[in-house]
Amino acid sequence: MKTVKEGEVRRREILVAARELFVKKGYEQTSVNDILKIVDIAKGTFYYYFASKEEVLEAIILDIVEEGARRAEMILKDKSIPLVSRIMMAIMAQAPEFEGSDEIKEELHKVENAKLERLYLREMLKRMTPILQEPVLEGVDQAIFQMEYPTECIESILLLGHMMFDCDVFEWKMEDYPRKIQAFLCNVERMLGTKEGQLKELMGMFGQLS
Amino acid sequence: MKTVKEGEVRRREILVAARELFVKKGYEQTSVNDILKIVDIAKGTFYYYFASKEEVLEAIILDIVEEGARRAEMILKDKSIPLVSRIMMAIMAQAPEFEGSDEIKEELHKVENAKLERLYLREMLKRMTPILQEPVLEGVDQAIFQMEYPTECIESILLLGHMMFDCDVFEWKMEDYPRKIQAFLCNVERMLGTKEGQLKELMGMFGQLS
DNA sequence: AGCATTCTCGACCGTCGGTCGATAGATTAA
DNA sequence: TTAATCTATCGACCGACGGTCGAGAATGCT
Repeated sequence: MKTVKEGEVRRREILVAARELFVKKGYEQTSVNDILKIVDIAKGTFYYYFASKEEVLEAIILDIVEEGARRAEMILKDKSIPLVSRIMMAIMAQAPEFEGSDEIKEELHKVENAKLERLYLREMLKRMTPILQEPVLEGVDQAIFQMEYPTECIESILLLGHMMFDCDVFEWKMEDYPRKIQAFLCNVERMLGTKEGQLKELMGMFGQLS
Repeated sequence: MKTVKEGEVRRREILVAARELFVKKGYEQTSVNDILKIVDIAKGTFYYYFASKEEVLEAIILDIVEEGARRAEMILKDKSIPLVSRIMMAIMAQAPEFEGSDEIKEELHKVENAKLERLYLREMLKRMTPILQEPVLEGVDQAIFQMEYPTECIESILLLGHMMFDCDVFEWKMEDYPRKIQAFLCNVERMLGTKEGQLKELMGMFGQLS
């Protein structure tokens, strides 16, 4: 049977179904046929909207990065929170797992998703670095921070945060996390050149992540 | 034609050919048939030695990590070099590109190799963290370094070094590198809690990498 | 109504990773 | 010398995959 829908609608349907599958089963483990079955379309229709399976992945990643960027911008606007904390919260808000259920959280960052991960990281860095530039430079101006290479510092912090908490490159056990988080906060403060210990209060928020 | 060889010899042949192909064309882009053509064996022979294409990848990665670990241990033994420099050099010596030609260098860390990259990173961290533990703790003892979380600090530095110079997640241009390297050295010194500026002399060595 | 455009279909294609039974060559036992 | 055994090799074959394509249905426009 043939059900016709407006282009953009169908496109979104494919994107939604594919995202759920990629996250649940992994990109490589998800076949185009799996997506077709869920959206209930034929192969030709899929390839009418996307040139390849990978193009779908890229579109999804851009969506995820964009959502994270919006959360970050929202957080950074809130001048009632101390600058350091605001910056840390914006970084924490990138973790895509925050939007998903616990099950998704567990499945998302396996080795099988190396490609998704890698593309995500690149796009996230590209999008987030400029967003964090402003508040960090503000901190430098106010002499809260002290650093010679602000851009590179932001990149490193974003990278570290992502690798430590969104991937499982270090195969940490549950009980390791509190210590790892403390160490991360400590390193971030050092890189920013701010006085140490201010971020301890943020532990609770990170705690939910483990 | 059937040419019989001793098991271990054939195994190495496959490993060598596969490694070159994975590095040159990327893991996913290399088919088992490509490997067969080079080693000049039939499919059955390949699967007599390895259970899957991925098992070959894992064996190769363990080799690469082991080679890096040996280089690191060699460097760390040389007490004539200042401790900080020795540690940095051991980390730099991990970059697998150092063993290959310039061509290989360019091809190695593309998105297509996300899986290789990811597995490498995990194994490298597992192998290198204990190796660096000793000299870093020595530095802490001698009050050259000052840090609360030595293990985590090493992990972070290894991670940063790898991501910044072995991958191309940041799409840096050639001319960006000197600055990025300076920034990296600066961040490393801060994380180690050592006095800044000691590592500037190492720039030349990093220079070759760009 | 006629026509063009947009959207959908599914049969088909080449390639891939992986399987398996047959068998050749080397090794051992008689 | 021969028979039995073991190890290494072969390549036809398999199902699944990502992707192509021409036919045609639904829709919108004149």
